[in-house]
Amino acid sequence: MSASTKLSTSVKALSYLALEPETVKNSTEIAGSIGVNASKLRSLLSVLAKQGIVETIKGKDGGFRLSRKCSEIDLQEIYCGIEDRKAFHLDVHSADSAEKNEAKKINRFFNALFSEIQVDIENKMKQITLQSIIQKTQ
Amino acid sequence: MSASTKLSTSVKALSYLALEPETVKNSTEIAGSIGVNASKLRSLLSVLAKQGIVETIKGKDGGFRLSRKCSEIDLQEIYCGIEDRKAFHLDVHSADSAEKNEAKKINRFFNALFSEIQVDIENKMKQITLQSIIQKTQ
DNA sequence: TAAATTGTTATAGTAACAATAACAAATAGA
DNA sequence: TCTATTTGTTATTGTTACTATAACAATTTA
Repeated sequence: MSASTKLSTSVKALSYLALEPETVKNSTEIAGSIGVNASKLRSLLSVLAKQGIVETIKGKDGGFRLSRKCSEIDLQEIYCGIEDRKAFHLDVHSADSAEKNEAKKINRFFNALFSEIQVDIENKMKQITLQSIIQKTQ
Repeated sequence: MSASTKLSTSVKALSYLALEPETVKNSTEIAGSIGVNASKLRSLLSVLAKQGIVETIKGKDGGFRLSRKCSEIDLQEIYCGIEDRKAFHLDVHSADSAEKNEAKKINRFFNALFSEIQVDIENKMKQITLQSIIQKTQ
């Protein structure tokens, strides 16, 4: 699952939970409502649980629910939780010891540039709350 | 080869050509100097040739050379040439007709957001010339 | 104790990627 | 004209990554 698909799937799941914030929904129901595999969705939601975005209830009648108001959940923390790699993959040619010094400097240049882009993207995502997405898409 | 690796490899090759802008260098020499496969490099440079960034000379004593001054070559055109996909892959969950209307709206939201990010990235790259990279890394 | 649910691992099939080789087309120069 | 060389593109082969799902231990409620 690509970074962007994970992100949109997560937002769909969280939006579904936001419909009835008090009610616990299990992975089968949520997955059915957004058309993804329940097992895959559980692994996404388990990460969001560690981030403190959703609450997990195990066992009979268990499931998930939002642990915060949707105005207090932003895209950046969702994105950073579910995606270990960064948006703009920083895999410039690996620091091959045979590489010339100038090539290494170019690698460093791109690592710095990509980090800068990454920060820009995360700042942009930080401005976007789950609530604002729901308002725009309801 | 990932987008970012293609980009840094291209810049390394162009920087190498910029050392002696008048001299034609063949793919074996360029590839050797930056530690990549000559065949792979040729396919990168052939795209840059179509973009009008390098000039190609086929046959005996052929090779490549810059077709413009390095102050007139920017990262955005290199990036857009070599990479058909965009930096922030826009593969939100494919428009499954079974998807609920709300899910589709969320897909549209993310497509718009990712396009916006893409424009930001390209604007940033447009500011960066090959010359400025060479100055910083020499 | 039984039923249900998460969280994680395993599995198997498919697709993508990497690195290289191969070769037709083109060209320069003898 | 012939030969050597070089690009541009396709093919190949092995490997890695991904996808979608199943399975099941651990946990929890009643």
